[in-house]
Amino acid sequence: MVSERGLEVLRVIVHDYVASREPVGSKSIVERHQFGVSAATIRNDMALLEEEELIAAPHTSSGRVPTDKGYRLFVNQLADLRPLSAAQRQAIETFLGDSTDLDEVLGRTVRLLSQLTNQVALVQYPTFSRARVRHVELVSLGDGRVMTVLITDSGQVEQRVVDIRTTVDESFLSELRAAINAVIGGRPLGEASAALADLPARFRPDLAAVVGVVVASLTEQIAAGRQDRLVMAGAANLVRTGDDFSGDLYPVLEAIEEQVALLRLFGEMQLDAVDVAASIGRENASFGLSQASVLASGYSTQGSEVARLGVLGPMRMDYSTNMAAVRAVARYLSSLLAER
Amino acid sequence: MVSERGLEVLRVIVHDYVASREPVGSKSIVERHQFGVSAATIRNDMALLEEEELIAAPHTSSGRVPTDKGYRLFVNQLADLRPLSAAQRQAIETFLGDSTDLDEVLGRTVRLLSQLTNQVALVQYPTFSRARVRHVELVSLGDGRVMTVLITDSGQVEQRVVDIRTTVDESFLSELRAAINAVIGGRPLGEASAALADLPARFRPDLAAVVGVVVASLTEQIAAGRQDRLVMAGAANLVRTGDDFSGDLYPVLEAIEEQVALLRLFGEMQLDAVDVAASIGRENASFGLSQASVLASGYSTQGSEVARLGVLGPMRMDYSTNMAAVRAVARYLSSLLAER
DNA sequence: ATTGGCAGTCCGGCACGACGAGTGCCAGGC
DNA sequence: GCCTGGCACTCGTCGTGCCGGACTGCCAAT
Repeated sequence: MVSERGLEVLRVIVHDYVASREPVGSKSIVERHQFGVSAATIRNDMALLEEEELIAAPHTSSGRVPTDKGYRLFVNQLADLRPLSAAQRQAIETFLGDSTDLDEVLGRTVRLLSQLTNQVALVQYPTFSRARVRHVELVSLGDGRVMTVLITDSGQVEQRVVDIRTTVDESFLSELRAAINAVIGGRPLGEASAALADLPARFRPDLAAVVGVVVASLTEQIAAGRQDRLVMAGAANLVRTGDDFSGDLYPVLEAIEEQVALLRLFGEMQLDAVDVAASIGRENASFGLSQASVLASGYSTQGSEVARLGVLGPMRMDYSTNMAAVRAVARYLSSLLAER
Repeated sequence: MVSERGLEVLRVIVHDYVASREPVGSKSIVERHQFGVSAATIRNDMALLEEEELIAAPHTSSGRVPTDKGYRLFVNQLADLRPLSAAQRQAIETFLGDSTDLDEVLGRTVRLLSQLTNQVALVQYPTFSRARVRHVELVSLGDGRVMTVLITDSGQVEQRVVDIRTTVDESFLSELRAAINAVIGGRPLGEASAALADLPARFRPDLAAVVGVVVASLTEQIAAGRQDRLVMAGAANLVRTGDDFSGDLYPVLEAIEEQVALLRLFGEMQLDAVDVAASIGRENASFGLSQASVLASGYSTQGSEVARLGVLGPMRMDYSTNMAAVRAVARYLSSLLAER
């Protein structure tokens, strides 16, 4: 069983190792922190910690380094996050100040988060499926081609060009536009496809084919829009972190570019909109990120729906500060999106 | 003056160094290539090459390595690019097969190019300013807010939400839409802003303010749209290339993320739509990329306008193959975009 | 102009030893 | 029962010296 002081020792080991990047020994602990006991006593505690696999020695008789499990316990113990500095709060305000476009807001958010934490920042686009259709627009492009634009109440816009192979007049387009909006306007995307299914049958046979093509395109568009997307910033920070990724940051860069793995990871982390969750080291093994840690939190757009944002970095990172930054940015983003 | 054989020697030095990543010496040259002369002769040629600063020795009495100048001469000599393999041509066809959306096409293109070359691939969005306005759409979102959608003939779509603070009815919106399209429909973006300027004055005074807000938003949108954008893929290849960036690939990753530097670089490279240009090593110094080389070519969208695409990698790359890949992809992309 | 030979230079790897940091353990003190 | 000081031991690191290998540069001969 690990004693109370043992936990304190773990805490300072994590802290010092994060700061110095070097294995920390019993002697340096007693001289850098007031423990009121001797180095030998600390050594005993460290022996226990090692037994519990919370810390490990890179080689016999050298300082100790936290294991994934150690970081995990450290993070769990982390009751109150270090609040941000005034300058940082300021930065959030000015950086996200006023923006209208969703793309713009998320783009700024991800850059901000990356700057605050000096890590790779990730922001997921609001998941589409719970959003509602606000409007569907049809625009004739000439040459028998029509552009369909799908606008949701979360402010997202998806457009697509569909080839209908015949020319249609503007009045038919208006009619079709009205019909489509009547059927799916205001409905959640999840239900929209089904609702569209019987639309072609309501038109004259010679037009049904065209309607069918447009509906098929919209259906596809809805499905495609539901695929989650991710914006990312700060990849350069990965290499700046020194040799934390022990030479093979290839899988990390790959995962970032793939996005799929990261989205799955975001999905599997248990998140509500208030807390910041962490996934540490081997907990990410199935995503090829067993050297990395991911901190994430949810943020809410207008409705109750929740998307995610967070940072990715080496296990050896400043969890306290970074989790505080993630939380602050998530909250600010939520409030910003709520008032739109 | 460098002899004919001297140039040949430079060629094999570049080739062997690219392949083996090791400085190449006179002895290994004569045994790997049929020169019909002895190593000592090659050494004399190499001394000349070194005098011209086309090659350099990392340390006294070791093999030679091409300098930027050497690569440059090598590339200039490169008359005929190595044609792509059948498999590669196949890959281009299937990868870019059928796609409608511009985003989709460029996304696939950049991934393809990255795979073909094993380098970081970059594709610039078609520059907007020469594109023409195809259609402007106004969509009421309720709550006194209107979404403006700008569609160009290059297939790009930019949307933006504008807060008009009053409720307007659909008929006014139709009227405004018609007026806007009448004024700027079919005109190049460069002229559109000016053409819009006197639009508010043509409406009833109580509506002019609203028109003014919408027009201002559109003007901004046009300006924002003209900012060039870049899509990128294959950043993971940077680290895979070994230690070519001698530990400091931070500036490279940074430049990739910033985009601005790369766009400037693309802009400064002299490109027409047929040839592939190269910018090597210190030629990129002002962009923080003095360790890297960039290969780029132009591609054309419908009109005559030209955007750019290319790859970025270490100086030590296979110029012949990669330039062929860039050229092939640029050509295929041009033809694909022409037939839309 | 080309060649073979030879001396000189430098890198990389390896073994060796000194040093220092840190541990584990034990006997003794509170 | 917990803490402490001391001591032996283990390793990693760093500097040194040494050797082999791979080149080059130069020169005299062809």
